[in-house]
Amino acid sequence: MASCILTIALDTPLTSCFDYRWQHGPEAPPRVGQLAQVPFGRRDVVGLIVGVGQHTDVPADKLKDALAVRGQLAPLSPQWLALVAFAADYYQRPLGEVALPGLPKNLRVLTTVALDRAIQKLAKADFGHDATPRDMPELNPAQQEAADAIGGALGFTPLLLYGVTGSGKTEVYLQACAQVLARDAGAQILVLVPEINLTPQLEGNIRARFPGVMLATLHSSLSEGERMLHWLGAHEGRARIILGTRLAILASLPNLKLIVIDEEHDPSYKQQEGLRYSARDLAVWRARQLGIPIVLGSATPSLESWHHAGSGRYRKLELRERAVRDAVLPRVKLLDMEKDRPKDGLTAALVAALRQRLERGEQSLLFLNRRGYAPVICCEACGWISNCTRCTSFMVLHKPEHRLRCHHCSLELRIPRACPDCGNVDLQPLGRGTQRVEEGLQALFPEARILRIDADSTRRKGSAQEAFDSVHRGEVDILIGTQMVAKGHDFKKLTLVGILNPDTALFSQDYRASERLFAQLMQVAGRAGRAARAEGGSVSEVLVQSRYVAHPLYSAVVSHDYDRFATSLLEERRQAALPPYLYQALLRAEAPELALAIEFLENARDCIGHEGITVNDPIPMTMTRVHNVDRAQLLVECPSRPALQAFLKEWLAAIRQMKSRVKWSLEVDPLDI
DNA sequence: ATTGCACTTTTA
DNA sequence: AAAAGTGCAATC
Repeated sequence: MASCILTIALDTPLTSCFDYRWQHGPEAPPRVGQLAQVPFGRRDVVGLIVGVGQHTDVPADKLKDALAVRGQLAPLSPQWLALVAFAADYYQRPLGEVALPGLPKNLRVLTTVALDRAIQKLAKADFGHDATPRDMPELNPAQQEAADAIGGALGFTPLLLYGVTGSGKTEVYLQACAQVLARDAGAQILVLVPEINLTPQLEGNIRARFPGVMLATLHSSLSEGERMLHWLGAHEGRARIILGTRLAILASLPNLKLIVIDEEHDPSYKQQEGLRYSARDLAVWRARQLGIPIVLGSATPSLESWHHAGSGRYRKLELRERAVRDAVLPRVKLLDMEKDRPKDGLTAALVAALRQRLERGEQSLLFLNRRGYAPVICCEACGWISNCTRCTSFMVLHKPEHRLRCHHCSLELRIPRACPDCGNVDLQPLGRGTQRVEEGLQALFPEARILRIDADSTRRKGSAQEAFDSVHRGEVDILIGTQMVAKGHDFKKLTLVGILNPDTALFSQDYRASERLFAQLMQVAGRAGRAARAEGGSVSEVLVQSRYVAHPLYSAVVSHDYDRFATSLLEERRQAALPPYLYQALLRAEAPELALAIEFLENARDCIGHEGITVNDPIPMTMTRVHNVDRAQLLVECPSRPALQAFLKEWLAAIRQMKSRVKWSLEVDPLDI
């Protein structure tokens, strides 16, 4: 009997790994990267073997035997282990807390039936061997140049594919994929999209183009069985194209040769809870580690990527024209709400444009990023307003449901008949959400077929798809929606986009708000005029209602000039010493009382010295209270990423030493401050 | 995180 | 006096 010591990473908040003894016969000892079942405390758990050796500092009376090794599964590669080790280190989390949640749940349970079943199923699956791609459309010269640049790139090559919506970025990805797959019989390609449900066409496109190739999807709405199967397909190298959301960046991809990130600026690449990683940043790291090309595609690149393209770190590929022949960029016009006072939220000019589309039998889309009927109701007699009792926010009026609803803690109340403070029965809705606009439109155009799409109208599973389908079938004249309608869908008969109330983002405290607003406006505007202009049909129009028509952001939107806008934003960021010229981390604390959270952050601030690092004062979060918990945060800044990293490591060790009972978390590279 | 253990406070 | 709540230490 031989024995060895296994060092195992477990999914716990503890920073260290744990050693176990493994007794074995003549067969080889387990290998790093395999999964092992071990006793931990009074339960059994599955962990990741990160070391195999002969020695341990753990006293013999504490050392336990590992129970089993998952021998059916090929070990995770050193490259994958390096990826999770990097992510754990960079985001200041224990290795096990990064590595294990990155694996399918069925690999982390004590039974192996699901794993064995998936292995069998995959062995039987046949994807054919006809890897000849089908129906590759002719590319325009700019597309061809981009596809060749990606397909022909050698070594680590980050490429920023900058092209307006409708310029045919997807076709460039597909043909670059075809080149890579043709060159390397075993190559794997990872394609990341912001939300898989918004791009159902992409999956279909890929399947149709590459009929002999196994495509695996990885996203949060897969069942555990599917997730296991698809993950395993990727891990065994059989899946050649892996299409997924941010969580797919942690997939095991032993033969990865190309990464594509579509809509790279999209905030959903940032995980907003647990391990708050940026899938885009990890993807770039992964590409560098493997020495492969990575494509970041967007019509409105993030300023981080724009900055890198400007400095030459990323190569910029530009698509200037819409790919569909005769499709032209929509004409963007500003409607001055100071001059043309809106009635029911709609200016006379917008109403006229809607009427014109109705007469021509064309579709219109109204975009308002605020669901519900009215964001707040108030009593005109005493000034009472519908505050949430658990949050620093308003209860939103939802008229069809006859409810007041808090969008932050989901508290629901019946609409009060009278003011709870003074008894006045005249409670007024203030402001306007999608429901109220829908109501106003119905009154204005009683004959029109109007459809509202927002989180409330699509609560049933599948109902969003149904709604979009009916728009595609031409059963809707006017579509009103929140950001749900902004992404992904090509509406072929749509010739008018109205944007109702974008101004709030202009003067936001959050310096990223304008960057996001621009991206969002371009994205919604891109819904119009995606098909070729019909004979005699109208040029698509985008009408933006604003009270600040002179704002430079809007001039840039009108001239479709992201170049100049992004470059000037970047210059502002440089002068104000903001990201990407500065690196940030955010320490958050939550407690039943604000003072406790602040006190914790003050102690944290003072618990070690911080030369060369800006450690700001703790401040309550903008939305201080959510679900009866008060939240505060402390911003740490440094122009040097390594210096910030080194500081954070020491700092977190000191904070853990404080043993405070306050709940806290650290976010590296926060998006929302 | 999760669990056990010692110790306090609540409660029937 | 059992049950429920609280603080603290340990997990190979």
